Amino acid sequence: MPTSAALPVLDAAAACCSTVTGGELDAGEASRLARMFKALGDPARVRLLSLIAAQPDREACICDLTEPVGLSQPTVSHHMKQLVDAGLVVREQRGRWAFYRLVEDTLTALSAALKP
Amino acid sequence: MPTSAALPVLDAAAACCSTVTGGELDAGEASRLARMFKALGDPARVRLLSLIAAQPDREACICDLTEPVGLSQPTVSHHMKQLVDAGLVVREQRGRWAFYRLVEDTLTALSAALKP
DNA sequence: TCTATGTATCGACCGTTGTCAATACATCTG
DNA sequence: CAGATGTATTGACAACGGTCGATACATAGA
Repeated sequence: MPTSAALPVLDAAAACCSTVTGGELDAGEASRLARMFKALGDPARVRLLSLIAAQPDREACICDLTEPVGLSQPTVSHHMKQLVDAGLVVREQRGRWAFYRLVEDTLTALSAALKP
Repeated sequence: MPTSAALPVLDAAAACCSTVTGGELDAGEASRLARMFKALGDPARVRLLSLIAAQPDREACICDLTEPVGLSQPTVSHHMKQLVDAGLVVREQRGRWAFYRLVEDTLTALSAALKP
């Protein structure tokens, strides 16, 4: 039973229509976008996302990620939490393992927000 | 005489082909992408970009931006420097004014990097 | 129930970052 | 040249963020 995140602070729908280049954004829209971009603003997190995407079934547990990214387990866990909170990734507990998958809708929304 | 930036740390070409979801990124590619996303990771900077895009001729000077964004002139200048260094914006000195324009290639590259 | 294992949280350290006031720099105009 | 004006830099401060070791929590298995 996927518990998922306690509070998925952001969801894709919330930012589905805002674009950076489409005209003046109000403070709220700007904050929502910035919050997601901030989650992408760390090399370790970008790598983590790419590692998940590179897995055969496009999901990974912490144990798959710690070694390739070269960081301690607590640090990886911390980064994954950031990504979950930003809505870029979902967490699913399966047995002892926590599996993470990309949220394609969020990626699509962010991609669209940057289209000139 | 457009002096442009002293050192445009990043250019669009450098990140033109990396995608977050296309497979494992090495440390260098991840860092380049993260550096640009980090520049987008602040609400003030997202708003600044949208304000520039909203101007009639898609360019703005600091004086156009300070009031709508509600920050001091030095702070706005600081944020614009970040955006220039990230390659998201170019600076052109015209008389006493510094005009900023979006770099569409960088936006396009970032947008493409997020496409699922 | 006890143990092993995978993950999350805590506490601490320290470099980074956003912000402003003050000031320096650059450029136009008398 | 002198003053005005737009922008950048400096210095300071508080808040934030990435990192790790130690430890707590959760789940599976014996």
